[in-house]
Amino acid sequence: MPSVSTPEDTNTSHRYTSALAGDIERRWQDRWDAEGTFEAPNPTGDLAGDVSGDKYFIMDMFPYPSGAGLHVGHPLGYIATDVVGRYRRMRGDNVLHALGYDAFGLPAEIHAVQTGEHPRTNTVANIANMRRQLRRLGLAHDPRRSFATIDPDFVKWTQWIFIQIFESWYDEEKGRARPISELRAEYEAGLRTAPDGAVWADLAPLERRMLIDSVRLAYVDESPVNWCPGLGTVLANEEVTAEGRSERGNFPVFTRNLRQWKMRITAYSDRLIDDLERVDWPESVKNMQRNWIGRSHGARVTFRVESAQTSFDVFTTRPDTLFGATYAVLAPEHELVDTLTAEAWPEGTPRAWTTGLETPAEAVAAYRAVAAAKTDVERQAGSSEGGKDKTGVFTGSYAVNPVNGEEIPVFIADYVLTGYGTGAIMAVPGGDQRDWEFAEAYGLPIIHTVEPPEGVEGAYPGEGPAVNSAHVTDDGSGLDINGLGVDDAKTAVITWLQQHGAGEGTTTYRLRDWLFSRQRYWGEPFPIVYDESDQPIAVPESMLPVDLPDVPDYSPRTYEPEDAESTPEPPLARADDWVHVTLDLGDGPRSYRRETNTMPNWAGSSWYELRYTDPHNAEQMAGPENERYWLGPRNPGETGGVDLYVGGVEHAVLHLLYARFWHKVLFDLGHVSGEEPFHRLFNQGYIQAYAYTDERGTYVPADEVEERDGQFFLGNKVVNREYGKMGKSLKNVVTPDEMYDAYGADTFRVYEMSMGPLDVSRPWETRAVVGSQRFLQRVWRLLVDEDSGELQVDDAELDAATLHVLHTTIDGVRGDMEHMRFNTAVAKLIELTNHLTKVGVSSRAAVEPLVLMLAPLAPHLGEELWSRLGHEESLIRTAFPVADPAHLAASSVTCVIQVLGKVRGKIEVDPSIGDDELTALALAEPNVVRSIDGREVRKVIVKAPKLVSIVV
RNA sequence: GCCGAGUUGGCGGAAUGGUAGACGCGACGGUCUCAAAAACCGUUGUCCGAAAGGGCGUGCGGGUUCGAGUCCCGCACUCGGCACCA
Repeated sequence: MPSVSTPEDTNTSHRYTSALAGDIERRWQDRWDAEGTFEAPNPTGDLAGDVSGDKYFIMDMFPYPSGAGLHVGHPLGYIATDVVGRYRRMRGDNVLHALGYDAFGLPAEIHAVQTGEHPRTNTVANIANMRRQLRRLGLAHDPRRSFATIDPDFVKWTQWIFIQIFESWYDEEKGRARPISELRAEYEAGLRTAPDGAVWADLAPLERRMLIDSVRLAYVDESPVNWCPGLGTVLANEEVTAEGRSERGNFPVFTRNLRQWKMRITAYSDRLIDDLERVDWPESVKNMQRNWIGRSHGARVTFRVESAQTSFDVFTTRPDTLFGATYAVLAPEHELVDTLTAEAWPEGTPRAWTTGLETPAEAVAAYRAVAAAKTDVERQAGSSEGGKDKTGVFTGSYAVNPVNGEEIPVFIADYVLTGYGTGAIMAVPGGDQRDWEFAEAYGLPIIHTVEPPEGVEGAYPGEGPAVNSAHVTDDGSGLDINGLGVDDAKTAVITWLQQHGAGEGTTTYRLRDWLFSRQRYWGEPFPIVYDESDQPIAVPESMLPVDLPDVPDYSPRTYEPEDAESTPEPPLARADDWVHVTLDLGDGPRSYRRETNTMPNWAGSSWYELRYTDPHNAEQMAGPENERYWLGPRNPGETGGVDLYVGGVEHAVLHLLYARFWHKVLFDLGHVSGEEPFHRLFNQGYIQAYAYTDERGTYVPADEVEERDGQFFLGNKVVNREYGKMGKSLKNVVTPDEMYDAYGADTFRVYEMSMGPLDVSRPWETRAVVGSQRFLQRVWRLLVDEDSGELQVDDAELDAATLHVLHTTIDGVRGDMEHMRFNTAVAKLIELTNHLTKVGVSSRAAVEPLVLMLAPLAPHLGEELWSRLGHEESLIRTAFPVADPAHLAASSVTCVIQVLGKVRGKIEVDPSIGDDELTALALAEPNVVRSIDGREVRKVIVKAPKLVSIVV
């Protein structure tokens, strides 16, 4: 493809070239800045102003300021939200639209490690560069509301929110978070006893603290976490791929027991799922979140093991199949495995169950050793597809199936996972594929408890009447569910279990608590210190923000990516002077030790929507009146939240889940007025690009590749085409700066908006951009004489045809704007422009609406033409044109005549034509007569005035 | 395996159950020019035909309907998410 170029040598000196566009664009950008055109007033505070009209809060997923700069894909969403914002202003709304920077993160830290330069220096420089690139796009942002998450007064409130979360607990009874102070008060008043029955008054001070600490929404806990030696930090579940690698960097991740900070997001599982019904989000994202939280309803069933005088609970979603449970399986790591391991193999134990070893203890130990040596990925490997090689070993114990008293063998097997449900299952080979495979391998009985349909072999997990599911006892306490459907059978079994103390209905979740600490330098420090008892204490608000110390070395200790045995070591731990502090926390100066982990870079993005509403507030994260105005629910029962949030789908379960969680905690604690941060979410697609490799597989510069006869050449060498991301290493990056230079920002904006629907990904094609430039040039030419530069607009009245085209365009473009169908809006504006050009109309009555409709898409050109039309004020608050219904009806319409569903003729008719008259005209049309060919007309369907369908 | 989205000219894409392919790119032809570029005008799904007109066409196979890209049933493929989750 040829490199970007545009003709600058023209015969006419006032043509809309990229140079002229550039002049116009820079001039208007300066004027907008100088006049504060896009400043959005607040109800109160330093940004207070007139807040008449509806409010409309638009947000983009804010960017990480990468040093690589922008490519043409990055601004797609920003342009779209800008068009929406400009359109809403023309509708009279008070529009809040600003852009901040998500500026903590790994690349700056890596850069710092490599160069020794403080990450802040590099980050600030990157932000400046990005601001410059984006300013040139002409985005209608309120510059007063921009911030970066690394700004000390932003960090202060991030830390403040952390403290609110730390200082609260989840009251299951009330279904909301409450301050720890209230819990402590209830304990002190004797209104509450500890879960283990302990009485507050009897507890030692440290015991009291540990009791409280154990229920905090932000807590320190030793548990299995994702340790990524290659990154030198632990990661949240959401940051680990299904393949067990880090989402960032693709390094291996290992499970390690480590003491780390977590957030009790699981307390909100139900609300996070249920409230998805109340927001206007893409169904796909809602589904991903539901999937990730993974709520499943079922039952907990208790199985007695008489020989060991104990019992274990299993979780099942299919209590109706309990009669088909022919064995039970514990995860190898289950805490009862040792207890359940028998002294000796029972009489007649099959050899396959013992792995040939002398005692259950040996067999169990051997199996556990093998399982422990495998990574999670290895344990799953080879099992999912076709589900072969299920392995396990018999514990030597039997458990009692509560519904029928049958003794069933208890196995351990690594196809049962520790982290889900109770870590133990009842195995129903008749209804579960995995259990079926295990039963086949170990010769265990198989009982179908749901009648499988004719011809179904193997495990049958579907609907059907229960069979083999009855146990009749003399005293009438037995259970009989034969014949019941799955749902009724479930209910019946759960009721029976509850009555007999053998289980209950329950719900489990896949979601785990959010691992919140990272062993990095470039993140928010925790506002936490430890005293001599090693329990965490929140730093008082007056001491916020806790700043990062300067350190000689920014890197965490990193390791070989495969070094699973390594241990995380945060860089802040090396800043001795910072770690050890003397503070007065109310009982005189004492020594404390600071928390040396930092927050993940999701912290800032979990609440930044709030800061846009009141960005300079020094007293609060956001003043309540401003927060409520922009984010509060407008009607009772609504969730509130940003009116339109646009960004990529990659944050479906990361940022969007975390932000919802924080917002709900803040709502519970009374700090925000709405239950959801983002009312409407829109996922824009990606702009992708072709990349080319030569015969060695090396990427070659995409802009030097030419297409000939369906093949791609670099010079005279054939190269291979790939399709995917735009990136430096792929040598296919096209930058906005190149587009500004070659076409101007308005052309670039119009092209991006006209490429296709906003939510669909599509390939970038530089050579097609010229089409948008030609369009803007035609608009320019309608109003401006290219030779003289003079305005050439008259006040002539519009002819009927032009009025019709104009008003259908207005009507259509308005609808398209409302629904963010910018591609079709542009197409309609092109059609109007082409019509005006063709009929030679440059009347003010036509071109003024055209300019106004074009302005959200090509704002600089819009302003320039509007100003040349004699208007002194910016058009930003000029009303968007409204169609006159009188001109929407055409003076004549084309009526299509179908014979047997095929189009056989077209006639021009009056729009008000009656059915009878139209039928007569249709039946007289020569080609229609020929098609009917003398056959009997059996039926005529008339949809006047557009269609007549004749059945013969 | 489960869940979700999708499949329309050479390309990006349009189409409240009613003229499939709007608009744009590219290609072809023309105007202007010594020439070229730019700009402008025209043609452009495909096959048959001199034309009029006709056949075939929205991943594949069925169905509903006067009429299906659109609705229903089944299938294939592509992309995304989840996955030994009980």
